[in-house]
Amino acid sequence: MPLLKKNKVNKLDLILMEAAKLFRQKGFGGTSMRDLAEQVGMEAASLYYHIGSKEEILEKICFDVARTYISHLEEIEQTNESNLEKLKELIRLHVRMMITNGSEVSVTNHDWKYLSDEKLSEFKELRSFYEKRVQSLLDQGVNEGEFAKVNTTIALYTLLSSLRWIEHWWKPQRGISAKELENSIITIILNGLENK
Amino acid sequence: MPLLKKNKVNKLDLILMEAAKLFRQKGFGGTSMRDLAEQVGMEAASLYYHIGSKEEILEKICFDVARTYISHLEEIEQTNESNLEKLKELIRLHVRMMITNGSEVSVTNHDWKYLSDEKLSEFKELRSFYEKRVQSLLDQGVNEGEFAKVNTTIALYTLLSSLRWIEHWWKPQRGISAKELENSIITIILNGLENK
DNA sequence: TAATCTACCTAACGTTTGTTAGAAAATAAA
DNA sequence: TTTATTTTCTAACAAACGTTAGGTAGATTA
Repeated sequence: MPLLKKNKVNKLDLILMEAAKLFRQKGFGGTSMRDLAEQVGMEAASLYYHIGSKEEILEKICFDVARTYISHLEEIEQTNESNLEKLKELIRLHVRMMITNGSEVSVTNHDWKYLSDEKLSEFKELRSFYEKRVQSLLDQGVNEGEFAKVNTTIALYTLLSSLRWIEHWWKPQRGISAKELENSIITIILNGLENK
Repeated sequence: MPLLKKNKVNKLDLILMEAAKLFRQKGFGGTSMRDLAEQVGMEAASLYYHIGSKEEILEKICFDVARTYISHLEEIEQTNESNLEKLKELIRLHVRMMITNGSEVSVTNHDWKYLSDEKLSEFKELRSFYEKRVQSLLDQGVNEGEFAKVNTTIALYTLLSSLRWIEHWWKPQRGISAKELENSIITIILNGLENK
């Protein structure tokens, strides 16, 4: 019984994994169930033993990623570190998410607009929840003098956006470790590009 | 004759404009020719009097945007300003492009993967051409001591990526001018978030 | 006025799409 | 070995897709 369930879960996970890879490559709209079936090694109709619909796959991917980000953010919030240290940890979180779950993150960032109306608004809520908490981290940092006096809305989106290229760029072959990447990015974001 | 031609061009422009809006909203794969036709105010088949195919619309949008970025970059390169000033001007370029051509830029950034193989590689070449020139701007700035000693590949993508949220966020109603936005972003990118 | 051209229409085409029904094969339980 | 269960298959569906063919109304030109 436990083995059975595990087996079932594994096939589903495989489907979700291959779907994420394909969606990232060709987009949700550009990927057919037959494409996905071929990648997984079964017929298109057989996929429906494991999943309910194509959109359900997208939902699972998007909400999994969203929830993972949020739960890690909450961990960071609950530490006793300074706001500066929390921000660094947040940057590390984003870098690592993109390195270890690149396809899923990429799909979440780009194909969420294909969610159905209901799920779409649910997703947007999660995202705005996340953004609000990050912004309040920035607000606190500014108020306590750790961060420069900036417009925290603009800083929020500049920050989050600045981390999103990694999903397209990072490959193991480039020979740059997560640690190096994190540190370089942290330096750039905290110190800026100008030489002073 | 001139009026005629102008009239024709205008309808084509309208189609491209409405297509960009729809693609941005629902994605290239999520937008049908019938959707577009309705938005433009004609039947789907009638669109083909003005355009050759759905993909041709996407091509026109993507390559127009790409070429606009490149030609403006070349203008910036040819000035006699410092590298720092050139970088600022580049940031202003990106902000303004997203404010004045938000839909087109958004589509170019997200739906280029729906281009056909041939056009896809052509597009990637343009993009990498652009990135190389921006990186060499950063390289020069670092060498001449204007910019901090950073990994310019990482800086390049962090920079370009950090500007991309504007396409999703900026609306006239928010009551923030292009100028304000440019200045805030320039400050954040050049000085960093940390208070020193 | 007749002829031409522009810009749209209706109708339909062949494909591809996501998905369902039901049979068959593989695996596990008795 | 028989029975039950899980997993995949083949076949097919209706709907939606991008696109083509051919016709038509209105404007422009001769």
